[in-house]
Amino acid sequence: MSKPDPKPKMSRETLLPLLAVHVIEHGLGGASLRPLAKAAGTSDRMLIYHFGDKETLVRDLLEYISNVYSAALDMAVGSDRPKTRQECFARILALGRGPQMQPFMTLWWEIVAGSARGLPGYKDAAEAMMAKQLLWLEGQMPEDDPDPAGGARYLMTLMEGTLMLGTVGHARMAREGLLASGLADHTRDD
Amino acid sequence: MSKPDPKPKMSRETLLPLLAVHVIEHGLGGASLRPLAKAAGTSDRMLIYHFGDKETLVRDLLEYISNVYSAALDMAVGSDRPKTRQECFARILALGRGPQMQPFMTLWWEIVAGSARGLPGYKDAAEAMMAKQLLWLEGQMPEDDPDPAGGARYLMTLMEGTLMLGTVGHARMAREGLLASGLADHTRDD
DNA sequence: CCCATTATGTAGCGACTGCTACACACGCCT
DNA sequence: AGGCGTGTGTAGCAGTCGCTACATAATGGG
Repeated sequence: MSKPDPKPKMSRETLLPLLAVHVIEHGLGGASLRPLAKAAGTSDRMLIYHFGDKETLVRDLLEYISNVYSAALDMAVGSDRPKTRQECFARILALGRGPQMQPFMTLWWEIVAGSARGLPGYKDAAEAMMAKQLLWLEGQMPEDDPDPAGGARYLMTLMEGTLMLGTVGHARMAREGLLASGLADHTRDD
Repeated sequence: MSKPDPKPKMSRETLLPLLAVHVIEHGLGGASLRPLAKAAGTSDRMLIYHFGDKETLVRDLLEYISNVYSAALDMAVGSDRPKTRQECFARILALGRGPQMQPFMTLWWEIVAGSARGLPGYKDAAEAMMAKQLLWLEGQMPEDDPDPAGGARYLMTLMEGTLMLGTVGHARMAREGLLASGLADHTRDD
């Protein structure tokens, strides 16, 4: 007989990744203790035991997810730098629209909404993720760009607007706006 | 003795505005029937009676709010057209950042999040509101603009990105990006 | 006037919420 | 060996969720 699970003694650290995959799939707002616990192979009882209460669980989870996001960005640095801002913009846009990124984007808008509502922990996570992404984008700007810092901020703003319009079903509108901006977007996905 | 409330016989139409103010204040995600009913001066029992179930209530409510938003935009058309894209952009940005607009923006991000999650009714409302706002912005573009349609889409994208960065605490980053874009933003509020 | 439709109040259902009380099994230190 | 802190399971609490059954008022048409 196989004995695959000899109770491997869980902790905050071993729990967080399991909780994160459930949250990325099913969202954060409607997440309640018992489904979360089942996804992590425990009970609601133990989640409260490890985290104290749900609020700190959510806070820790958001912080963890934010760190995972940072690590994922570090993985995604291309060895070659893009030649133009257009190319740079196309890359980050493709990154945010990749199919494997979709569940995370869904969670991202929930984080933005929670941040706007002032829910505890949300704004910190959102700030950290945006800061990290800005840093990453600065490193991805063309080498000969006259203003890499300002340019990165400009591209970030434009990208977030583009992604948002995409999620509410106005990808076409965003694409036509980018055409008018000079940062043409030669992809099509709406 | 005063008899202020002689039971004025409610209906979907009289209920919706009352529900809307509660939702704009307290959000849509955590809204449950009993608080909603109390805000509208009824009981959960009657909300179900009038709307059938909660899902259609939310759907109708979102549609109503979207219409209110359209009407508010119609009210906000200035008699004079801006001279430049910069001026135009500054106007719509000021509109979205006005203090009386804040509760609505908070709700807006919830709608975006629900739209991304595929919640019933959310995407329709978001699409309608964005379409309306685009139409409104097209009418506000400078008369001599070489490409009013494309320019409006571009400004929309940029504005939504700017507003989002603002709500997650990166208004400074958005402002510096706008400076680099040429569409300078001479306000300061972060 | 009577009756049928419409509108409303009361009470409650079963499911779920975050959280806790209690018991109990471990491994470690003296 | 004996205690003792750490981890875990079971059971349950009070509260909320969306929704419904049942009874009752109001109202208007024949």
